[in-house]
Amino acid sequence: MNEAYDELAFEPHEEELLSRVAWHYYHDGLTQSEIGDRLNLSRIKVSRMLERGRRMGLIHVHINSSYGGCFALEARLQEIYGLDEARVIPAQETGNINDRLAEAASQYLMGRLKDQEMLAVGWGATVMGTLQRLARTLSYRDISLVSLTGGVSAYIEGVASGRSSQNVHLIPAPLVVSQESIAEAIRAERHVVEVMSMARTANYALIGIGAVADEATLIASGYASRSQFEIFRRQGAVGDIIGIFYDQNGVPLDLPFHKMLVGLDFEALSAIPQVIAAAGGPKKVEAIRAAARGGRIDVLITDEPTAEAILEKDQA
Amino acid sequence: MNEAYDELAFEPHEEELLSRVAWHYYHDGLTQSEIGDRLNLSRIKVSRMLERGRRMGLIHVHINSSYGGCFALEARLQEIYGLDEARVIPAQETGNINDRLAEAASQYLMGRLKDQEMLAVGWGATVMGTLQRLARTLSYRDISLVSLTGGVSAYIEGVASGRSSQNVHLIPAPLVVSQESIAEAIRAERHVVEVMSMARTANYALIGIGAVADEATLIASGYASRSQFEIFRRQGAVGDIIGIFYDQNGVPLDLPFHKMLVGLDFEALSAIPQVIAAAGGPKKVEAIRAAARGGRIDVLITDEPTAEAILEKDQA
DNA sequence: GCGCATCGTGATCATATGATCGACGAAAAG
DNA sequence: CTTTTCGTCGATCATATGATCACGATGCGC
Repeated sequence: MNEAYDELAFEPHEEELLSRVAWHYYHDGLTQSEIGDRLNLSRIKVSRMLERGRRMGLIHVHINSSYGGCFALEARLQEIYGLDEARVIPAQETGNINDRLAEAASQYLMGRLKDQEMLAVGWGATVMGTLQRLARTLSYRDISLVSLTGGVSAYIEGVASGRSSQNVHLIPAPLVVSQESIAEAIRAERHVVEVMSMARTANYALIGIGAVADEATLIASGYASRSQFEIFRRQGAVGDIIGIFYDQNGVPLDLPFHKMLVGLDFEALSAIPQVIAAAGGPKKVEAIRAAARGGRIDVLITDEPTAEAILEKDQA
Repeated sequence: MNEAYDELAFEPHEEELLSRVAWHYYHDGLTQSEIGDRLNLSRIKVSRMLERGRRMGLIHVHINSSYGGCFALEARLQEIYGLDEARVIPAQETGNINDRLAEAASQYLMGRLKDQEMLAVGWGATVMGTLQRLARTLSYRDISLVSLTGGVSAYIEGVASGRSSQNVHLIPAPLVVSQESIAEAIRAERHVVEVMSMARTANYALIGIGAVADEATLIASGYASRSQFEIFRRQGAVGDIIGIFYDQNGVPLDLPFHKMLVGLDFEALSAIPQVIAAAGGPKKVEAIRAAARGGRIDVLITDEPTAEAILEKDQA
């Protein structure tokens, strides 16, 4: 009982003294020695009072920024899913969420990428936005780009424009073809084999996460149909990464669709040291959560409401 | 313009970084070096970011206590009125305000009084309460008590009971007598002269502040009448200290009543190194403010609403 | 009453922090 | 294009802080 009391409350006079010490320290900016002199306490006692005040919540530090609430979410995401790193950007009404995720992802990568490293990239709107923002940094730091799948030519070309394209390596094929046999043939092409084996040596992979929803970029760009998506969903698909659909535990499904893809598989992706996913939005909550649970990604960049929704599901 | 910008806002990315640094520092308890390692910043830069965040209000420290708001009032009281010290106790519905002031005053004095010093005491309910609480400390530390006026016997006796009374020196007379000639005669008494000159040597004086209101203790104890108070008020009196009434600037009035007092005058009171006043309540706002403005007191102990009211009047 | 455990205290020392300085680089002025 | 000025950066050093230790007081059980 005595311990509990000590942990939860102060004697009334002690609270006054503690508050006064904290006020001088944090508000007036006095040193602990100065406070001690003024209040007739030893410096060490002032130090201990401050520590006690902090531990007991009497002293509360508020970070007056929209980012404030995000860092707690990041810490929980990292802990629960064993991520190397999580980045959560604050909720905000204005502005396209993909743009803001792309901004965050590019800033993360700018801080990570060292000269002459290699970045493998997946597929999706957020990935494209990120690369656009990174363009200058990439050329300046002599970073190589390599694609993880087919179908990325269109936007990577734009990014690579204006600099020597010698260190941009694309899989010269669509993301999906119409028959398994064609996919096999393409994957056997010497140039394709070369790019894919180069992708396996990348230091980082930047990927998007797709939801199994009608708004998916895969459908919008004609690589898949709504009816296919409906079938995937019935088979337990909750999301896709580089065209590979997985269930709620992040385990890839056995779908005919996968056989028609031109790109790396999950095993090869996991072999890349750091897989960075940038994705957010209400439709993608389950897809992101499953990818994280399955250990498909090492770094997650998402937004605050999405992070909250993801964690809420794992509370129970 | 550039300066103004720097002072008021961050670049968006800088705010994120700054928030992150602050979060690690204050929330996670990491050292500046650890944060620097983690975010690829030099330690010194982390230090500067934190300082910047503090200066710009991004980092806000809240003291989660009812005392929180009081210290700002104390600082302003000290500054505006040139007090050595101000103590403001938090607003609270429960409990008698005089008791709480007496508690605060006794704690203040316990911290100040050194062994074998001498405390001169004035007149009033708060002073009495303070002395009761101090009784044990006084005898333990061999503190001498001396009265500033007559009329204190009743309650000082109680305080002094149980210990040798040799270092309690009272003016053996009422506070007020009925005629000027009698007052003069008493003041000329050898014993009275001795006690009064001893009072002048005290290290501290503890006094109350009276309002010019019908509830005043002076009226309740029969030393003055309501009609007298009405006259004092018409002459500009806003309060009294040890029976001496003063105007809104703290300047003593020239009243016949003062000639019938047995006790020290303002000049003698001011000569005491530290005059400590404990007083509070809505009726006393003007009395306290005038005393402070006139430099009648060195230390003020009051309550939060009273302090706010006093300062509000001096805002304009 | 006498150890024994526990807590609070201050002394001492290692570490964390922030002040100062000179150097560098970018932007503005010539 | 050169020069100047300003601001930023990190190195160095003085100071502030907190970890550890040993002591003395207090309370508890034997």
